[in-house]
Amino acid sequence: MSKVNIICGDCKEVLKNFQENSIDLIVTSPPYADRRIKTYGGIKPEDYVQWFMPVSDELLRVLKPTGTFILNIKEKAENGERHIYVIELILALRKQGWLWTEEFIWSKKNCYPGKWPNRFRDAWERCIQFNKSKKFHMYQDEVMIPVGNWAEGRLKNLSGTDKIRDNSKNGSGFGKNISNWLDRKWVYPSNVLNFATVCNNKNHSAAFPEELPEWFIKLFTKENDTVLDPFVGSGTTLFVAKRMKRNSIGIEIMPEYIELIKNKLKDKYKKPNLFELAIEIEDEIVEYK
Amino acid sequence: MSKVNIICGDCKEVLKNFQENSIDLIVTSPPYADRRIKTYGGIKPEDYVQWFMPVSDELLRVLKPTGTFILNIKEKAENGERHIYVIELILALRKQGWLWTEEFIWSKKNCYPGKWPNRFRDAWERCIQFNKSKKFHMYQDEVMIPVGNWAEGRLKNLSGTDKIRDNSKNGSGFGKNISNWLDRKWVYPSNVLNFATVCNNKNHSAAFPEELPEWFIKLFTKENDTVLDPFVGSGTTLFVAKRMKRNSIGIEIMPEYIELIKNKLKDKYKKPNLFELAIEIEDEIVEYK
DNA sequence: AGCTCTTATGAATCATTGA
DNA sequence: GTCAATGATTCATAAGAGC
Repeated sequence: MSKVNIICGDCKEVLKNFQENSIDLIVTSPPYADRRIKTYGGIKPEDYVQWFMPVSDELLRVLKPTGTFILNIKEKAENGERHIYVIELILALRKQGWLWTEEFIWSKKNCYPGKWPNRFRDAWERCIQFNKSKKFHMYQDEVMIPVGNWAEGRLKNLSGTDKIRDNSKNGSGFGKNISNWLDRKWVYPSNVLNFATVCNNKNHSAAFPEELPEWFIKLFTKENDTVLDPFVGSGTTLFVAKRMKRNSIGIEIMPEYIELIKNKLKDKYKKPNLFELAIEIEDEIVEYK
Repeated sequence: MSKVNIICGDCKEVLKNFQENSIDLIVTSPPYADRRIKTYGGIKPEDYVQWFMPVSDELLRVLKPTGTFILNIKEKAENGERHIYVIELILALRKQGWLWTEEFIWSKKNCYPGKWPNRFRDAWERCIQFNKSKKFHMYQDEVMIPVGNWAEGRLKNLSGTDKIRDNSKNGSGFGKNISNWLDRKWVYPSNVLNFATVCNNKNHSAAFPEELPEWFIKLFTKENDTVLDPFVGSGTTLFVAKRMKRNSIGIEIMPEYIELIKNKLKDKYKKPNLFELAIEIEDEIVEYK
């Protein structure tokens, strides 16, 4: 049975007690600069990289060499300009030893239109992929999508050039063999993710939709692997991981959030007519100075 | 009558002859690092920022204080990692005096195919907005979209397999608040642009589709304003600007492209039964050492 | 003309095989 | 050894062919 571990504390301290090379996937949405001021005291944009480095240093230590770190973040706009702390963070993480493998775009589909005098509604966030080594696990078949409608018409009749590898005439090096596509039902997705935003903010600040951690958990882990969210907030990553039979660890500095997560887990996994839980929840409070 | 000015030469030299504060919009897609090797010699990723700085220095000079600079670019992936020259370029441009106002995402419906052990297809490019001052012209009403398109744009094409392909909530999340928008005819777009790439089954492919410069020309200029593309390539920016009654200047180092553009313009604006053109084309070749 | 059907095309990246 | 060539993957769009 997969285990859920909830730890109350500051992740850069809590993580020091973790074993190195023990985590398969880190997926998190850290407090953005100047956001969630109440919960993290509001990190100033210019201090953001400095604030994050001790955390990512521990993350680098606890991640398995085959593991992946997904950072969901977006720079704010202030006084007419986009802040640069996110791109500075990418550079700093590389210097720290991380490989910058890819940047996925989370395109938010159902936000309401809106605008300011100098900009439109911000409808996308970065999901930046970092790795410890070039040989990381990626289970691409798990996130395949149905092939597009084009295949139906295109594959009805194959011409001569469709049956062999036909190289592009202009020397771009692009070639294809259309006959490879007969009976193909599933294709791989791209690096743009279309998920709706979660609109019902009840007791917690910014959260990502379940699809977001779900997609990355599918792609980068298998059952009984361990997923870590060092800024777990309202616990989305934990609920998704549990449903997908992955072990999970969530760290959160605010005790109220911890209580919220525990209550939600208990609600969800309570056995009927019993006081026991159909789930194993570890939880601890780590003291730190 | 709007004027089209085509100049053959290296833009960092050509631009020196331009008056300062004379351009309303710069929209361009410079050669990406290691791409277009045949035409531009392929700038090495590690030299890219250095190569670009003298150009952007001139661009900063010729742009009006109320003007905007849109840079369409995407970093390549190599040996498992994304290159950092684009984000280093953003930092360098800021140091040069540019304001980094916004980053639009061009999400490509029909991106280049590809799937590798460590990554999926790259389906997006950056359109980075820089300004000279915080008081730039932005005609937001010009790019409004019908509310139908907005609602349907996010919900249409989602029948059948597309529902799964999109992972869309498909209508949920539109709850009660959608009624606020129903009686409005037009709404503002977001900072995610969905355009298909251009492909001809002939030669001469354009770097970006017409929709891309069209959208930014609408948003940042009015009739008789002047649009500049310092890497004009096959001329897309010029044709769009002409159609939209904006003056335009295109600079291109390759004489073949210049000829191509001139021929296309002549074809398009030839008066029937006359040798005259219904268009004023200036063109010059700027010699430089 | 105008419609439908067919086919070529693309700012790509990585592993493998061959020279 | 290194360096070059090859194969795999995708789908919207436009040109061309056919009627």
